[in-house]
Amino acid sequence: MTASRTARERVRAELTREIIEIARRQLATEGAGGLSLRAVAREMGMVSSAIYRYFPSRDDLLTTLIIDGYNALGEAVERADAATPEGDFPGRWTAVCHAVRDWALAHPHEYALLYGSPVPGYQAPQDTIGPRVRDLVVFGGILAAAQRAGALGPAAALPEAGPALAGEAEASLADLMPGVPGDVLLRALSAWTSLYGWVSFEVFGQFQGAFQDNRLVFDHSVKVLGAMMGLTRSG
Amino acid sequence: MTASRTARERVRAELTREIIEIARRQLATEGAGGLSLRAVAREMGMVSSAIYRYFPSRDDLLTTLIIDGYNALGEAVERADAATPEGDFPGRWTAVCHAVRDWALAHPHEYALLYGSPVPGYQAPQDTIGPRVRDLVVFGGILAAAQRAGALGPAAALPEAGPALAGEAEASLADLMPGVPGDVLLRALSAWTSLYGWVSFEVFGQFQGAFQDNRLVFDHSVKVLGAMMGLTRSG
DNA sequence: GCTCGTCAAGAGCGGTGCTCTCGTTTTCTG
DNA sequence: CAGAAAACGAGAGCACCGCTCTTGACGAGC
Repeated sequence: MTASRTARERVRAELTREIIEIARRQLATEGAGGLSLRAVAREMGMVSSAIYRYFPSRDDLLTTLIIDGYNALGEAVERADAATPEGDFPGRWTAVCHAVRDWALAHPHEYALLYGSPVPGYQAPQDTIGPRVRDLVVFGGILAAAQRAGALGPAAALPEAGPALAGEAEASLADLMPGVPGDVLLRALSAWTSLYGWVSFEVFGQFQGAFQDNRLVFDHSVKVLGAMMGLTRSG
Repeated sequence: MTASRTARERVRAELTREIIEIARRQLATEGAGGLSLRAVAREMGMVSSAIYRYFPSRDDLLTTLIIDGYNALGEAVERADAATPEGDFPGRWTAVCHAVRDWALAHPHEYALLYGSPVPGYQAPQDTIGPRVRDLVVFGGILAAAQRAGALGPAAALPEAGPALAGEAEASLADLMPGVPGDVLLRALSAWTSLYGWVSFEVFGQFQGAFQDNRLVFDHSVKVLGAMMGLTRSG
């Protein structure tokens, strides 16, 4: 890539890359909190203090891993979206969702680093806000394109679950919500995950003042989800 | 409460309570990973090794905090539900959602302990599965009651956002999704949080084999959300 | 009154992030 | 090409961590 002016710079870039690689591997086995510069140094046959020539602190290494993570997730999402026909907006949305899930399941610890509990004492620097929204940008692009194409209308009739799926939902949740048909159970599941997804975003700082009054927006979302489930009053 | 047979047992119960209290306070300032038995001991004027007479390991103290957390959240949800008229099912759902959000915002570190990244190396024992589903039990009760009362129909027309709310949504997300009306943006936000809520549940082990084929259920949820947003194909 | 279990204290083990110094090696400059 | 300057690895050291083991004091029950 770079013409690597001096030999020193070349070996420096190589070692930096190796540190990141080992750190990511260690992240996968020990978790975000268990990331240890000493262990990285040990695995490289270095002495611990030498690592600090490459990353001034553990947090800087963490920042690099976070940025790499957001970029990897973003790329996966972008690839999934690009592989779907442009006018198939429901398909593009579905593809994006599966891309997120597949990536997260393949890299659970990196996902935890991005969307789990914030690392105590760690403050994400400004460099992360670009890569952080790559998935959102894709999502926004789909919606905006659908709007331009006139393919974004009022809420459509929600698709019904097949009998197999409805049966599995009933089998899993029958003791918790007896008598509720599987179709409703599946919509309820979406509402439930939306609730905790919102709360996690807000508590873990993913919103960062996106709205003036989070509570108001949340309240409306909740009511939308209630209607989606089909809840009505009874006399 | 207990007749506290011996003085020794009484002081032991008191000290145990004090340890938990200090640990919870420490959780709020240092985060879940920064929970330190030594620091707890220091704050109590004890020597570190003495703590192990009360909690055999750091993980046991953590388990206690987790169970207490689930119970606190569960109680808050139960209270919110009980305070709403029985037949007002949309209101009960809304109350539950706000209870979850309010509790989480008031106790962010405890929420992180429950729904954030799993603590590395920590395996939750069986004792946690009871308190863990208290909120879900409430939610299930609402749905089941609505079903019995005949108040659980097909998805209702989604409520429209007022102009103020729609305007705020447009202001916040206009650069990301230009041209999309605020009403759709708000529904899209629910879909987005539902996606990440699902993935977080699955990655962080909250599902624990609830379904035979997570991917199938997920795929259906995603399509429901797509329809809720109003996405359709364009020629 | 004596035994036995409970307890706090202390030392110690191996681990962590991070700092500082020291001698070497590489690069840049005169 | 020689010398100054920068970069580097190694090592010692600081304060902290979870956890274990031993020791000596204390109180409850026989």
